Amino acid sequence: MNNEARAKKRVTLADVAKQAGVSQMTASKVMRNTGSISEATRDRVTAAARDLGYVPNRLAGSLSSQNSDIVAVILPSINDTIYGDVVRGINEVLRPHGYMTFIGENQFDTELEEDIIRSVLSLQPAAIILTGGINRSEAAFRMLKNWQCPIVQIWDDSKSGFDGSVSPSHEAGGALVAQHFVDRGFKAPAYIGAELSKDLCAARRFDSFKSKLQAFGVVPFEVTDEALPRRGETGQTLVARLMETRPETDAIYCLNDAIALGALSWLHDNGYDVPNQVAVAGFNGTSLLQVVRTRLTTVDVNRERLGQVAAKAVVSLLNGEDIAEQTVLDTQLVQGNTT
Amino acid sequence: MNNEARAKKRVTLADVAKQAGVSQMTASKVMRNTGSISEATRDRVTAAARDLGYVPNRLAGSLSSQNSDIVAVILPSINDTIYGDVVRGINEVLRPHGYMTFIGENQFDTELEEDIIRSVLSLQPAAIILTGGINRSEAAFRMLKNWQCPIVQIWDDSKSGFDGSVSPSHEAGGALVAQHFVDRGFKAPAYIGAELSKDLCAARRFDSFKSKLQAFGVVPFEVTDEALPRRGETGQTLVARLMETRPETDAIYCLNDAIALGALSWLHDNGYDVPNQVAVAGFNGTSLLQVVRTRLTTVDVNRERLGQVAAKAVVSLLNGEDIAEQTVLDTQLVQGNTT
DNA sequence: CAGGCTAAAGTTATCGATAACCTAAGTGTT
DNA sequence: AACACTTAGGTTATCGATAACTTTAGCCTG
Repeated sequence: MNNEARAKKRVTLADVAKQAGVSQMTASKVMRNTGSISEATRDRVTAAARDLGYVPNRLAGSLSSQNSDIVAVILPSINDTIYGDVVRGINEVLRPHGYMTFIGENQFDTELEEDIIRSVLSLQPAAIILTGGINRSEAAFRMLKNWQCPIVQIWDDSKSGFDGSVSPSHEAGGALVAQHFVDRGFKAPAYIGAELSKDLCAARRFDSFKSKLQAFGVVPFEVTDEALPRRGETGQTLVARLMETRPETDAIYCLNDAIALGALSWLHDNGYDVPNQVAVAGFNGTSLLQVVRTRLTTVDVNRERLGQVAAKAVVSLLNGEDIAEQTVLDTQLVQGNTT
Repeated sequence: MNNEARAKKRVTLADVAKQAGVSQMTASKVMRNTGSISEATRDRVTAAARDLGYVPNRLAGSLSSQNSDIVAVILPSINDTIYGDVVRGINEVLRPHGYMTFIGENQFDTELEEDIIRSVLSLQPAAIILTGGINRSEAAFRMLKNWQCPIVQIWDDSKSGFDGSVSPSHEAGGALVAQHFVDRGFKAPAYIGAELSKDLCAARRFDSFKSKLQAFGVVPFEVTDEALPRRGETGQTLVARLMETRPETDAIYCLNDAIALGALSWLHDNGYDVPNQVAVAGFNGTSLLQVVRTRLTTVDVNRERLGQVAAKAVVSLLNGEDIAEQTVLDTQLVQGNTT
């Protein structure tokens, strides 16, 4: 073997062992801090590992030991700020326990999710945290159910069928806004949303909003569009349609905060007085909203805590402890200056 | 082996092969679409795989074939909206090529980054995309340099020492704002920022801003704080300090858009007229800003494109093609209604 | 000082898949 | 009919680490 070939080869445990003058197994024990090893040997091995720049090959390690420290997290989109907070919460809890998080995005797409799940399972994760409220394929569900690892579903508060579930109550979310609209005496409320057939949790909030209003004898007007993305610009489009079709609208509940912001900007640009002429409410409590001078009325979900609770559930399950099958986190209406 | 034990065991390629009545190698070839396989055999194997719910074990596969389809992406924080866009861009390009992205967060922390890098390398990724502009430890740098896989650095436009680099020009970013301030005739410009010792790119923008102004004989006032986080709330705190210390300030350049938004909200709450009394500019072109009624003047970076370009570079490298050592993406000043 | 015990190491088989090579049967060519 | 070639499939060794077990030497105890 010439120098060039040797240079290309990665340093393995065998190299470390040879350099330290011990068996591979001893080196392995030193790296993992198990077994009984004399201090002198331990030092020789760690020194050798450092000298050679040894980085363990976890593929081999996990394959052999049949356990992994990867926790897979499957989200609709990392781009959505709400999940950023969730992931932060998850990491805060998981990292100190030595787990790494692997994130997959499903873009609310059924087929893509099945694909992602297959990819993620193929990495043999220790546990899985997955976002619900998506149309999951039967095949994907079965694959997960048959997989022998802890699975916790988040965000979705309907019964999950997995080991645990951590979420806000979407029903409460919708109802809170309905109640608020009634309390403030709005007569012609409306709802705007997009892709409701994909985002089942948003659909649940909407349903709850509707039925709560109906209990007060009010039927909200609705403008939804399955083809538009769940982004701020869509809020502008939808609210434009809404106000054109039904100018007397005096309160608008929006699918989420991003859409609410879009709606607000359109209303402002078109000379509407918010909240005196039209009120606006959203869902999520996105952090940016706390510093922008328009303080959107919204239903606040503590997303970081949601991540923490889910991660703690995972850790408990991995330690063989029992967990609550379902945890529903508090949600509360935060009144800003838009209603 | 009783039923219970069998139920716990995961389905392996050997099981699929047995069920299909072929050798393991043949089954493997079918799963990977290589080798020459008769249609009949192919069908039997795929049917068996489907029936048994076979999910390949990629740890074993990668270990054996010595290649992986994981591309590791190391970011300061997923929570920061700017990286969400970058990741989206990366995924858009990488997924069609069959690569999965693995995201690690370093929180701008030197030691944590070293840890994360070690963890990530231990998964034997096919390639690495890492964010620069952080104080990287010598050990981490060496580990990466010695690793035999394509590495592309993003966000940081200083020379990286890796295979490629894709970034905006931070120097241009700072200079653009300085020029803009001069053009608009501001006499008492200031800068606010936090954690500049950690975020080296922000520091570079600031330096460039300063020296460009100095070329016009203006010395900006500065309020920075190493202890505060790079968030919106910090913008409020810093601008409060700034206006108290130097009330005649007529233009403020902020470390990023989040801090700029915080500054804006404080200024508004405290009765300042933006932009007539004080102007505000940021850096990034965060998407939310496009729909909020305050349109922040900012330097726009196409983050999704940045991700795409970096991912394309990775794909090229993985295909053995050469790439440009450094790609500097266009940045431009987008004037909103705050300056 | 034999038997039992512990500490510190080493041996062997294995995880699940694949690279590299090999075999056997069928095809075509001259 | 003999040879080269292709097609479909199988055999064997290996990736890097670890579980489970074994060995060896030193030590204590009665």
